[in-house]
Amino acid sequence: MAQDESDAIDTAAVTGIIGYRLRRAQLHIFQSFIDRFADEDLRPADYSTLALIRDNPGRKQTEIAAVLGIKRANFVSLVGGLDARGLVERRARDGDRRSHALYLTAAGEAAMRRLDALQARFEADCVARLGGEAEARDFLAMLDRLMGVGR
Amino acid sequence: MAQDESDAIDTAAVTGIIGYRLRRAQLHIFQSFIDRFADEDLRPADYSTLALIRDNPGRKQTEIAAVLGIKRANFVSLVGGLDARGLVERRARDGDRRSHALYLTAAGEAAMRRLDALQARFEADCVARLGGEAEARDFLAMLDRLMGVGR
DNA sequence: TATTGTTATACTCTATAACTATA
DNA sequence: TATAGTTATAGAGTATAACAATA
Repeated sequence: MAQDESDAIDTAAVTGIIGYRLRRAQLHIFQSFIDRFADEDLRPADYSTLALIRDNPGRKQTEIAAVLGIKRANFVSLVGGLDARGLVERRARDGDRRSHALYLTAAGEAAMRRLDALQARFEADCVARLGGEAEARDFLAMLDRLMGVGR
Repeated sequence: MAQDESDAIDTAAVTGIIGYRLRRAQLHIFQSFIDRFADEDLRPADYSTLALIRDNPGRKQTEIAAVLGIKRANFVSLVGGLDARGLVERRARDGDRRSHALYLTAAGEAAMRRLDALQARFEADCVARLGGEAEARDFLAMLDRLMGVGR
């Protein structure tokens, strides 16, 4: 064992930093999400992509990628994975054969019913931890305000 | 130009998700930090490491790495970089020659005076965006509560 | 046997350039 | 010329296994 001569490390300098704490919290929440969705083998970016395609059927890859802040080159393999799993479909667009229109398949719609239920429970846990609906709204508003730093 | 037939994409499904907004905000804040520290060529992890070594001189690499949530194998090159830049020193420890004791060099101390000033200004911008000191405290408390999700 | 620092390695995520087919 | 999807590639960040020196 031997607890050494070491007492606890002084972390005040970093725990006082908003960016540091923001990152630690974000990593924790994403890991929790990944754990919760392990049976579905779904990452956060997969869920976001599926949700956006469901709510915006027929949109181009580039449009969905841009909204998510993902480079279109990197979005290819993400959509490719969902396509290979039969959750998403790339259809030809009449009028412009350069772009693919994205749609959920029937299996994708079915999967989303399960995934939305999982996500709703996960979100409820986050809201509860924050202290309730009102606090969660305040929290999201503060995250929005941080998006203005450095403009 | 041709604005297409496309109206705006419906992002409600993702913008309502705490984890999604948390990630977008974290990426934004880190990018802002990187921009602000561009002249110093310093990443967030570099600053955190320097601050922890300054406040905990003589600690082992493994101890500092653990506090930061960084695997000791990956911490080697991080400390190596700071060492190569002359900001950090690895000294032998009498009693146990397996471990290195970490210290800031004189140059490291001098650099930290500049970096702390930069960081204080950056932090002040974040606090101002959040609405003030009281709101910033509330925000950090909420981030802490999120660390309890999935336990 | 266990610990510390290290190396090697692989996997994910991200960023840029360039190709192709279309327009 | 410009755009959409794609490929290739390189760079971070992160994860595990294994080694040498030391305890």
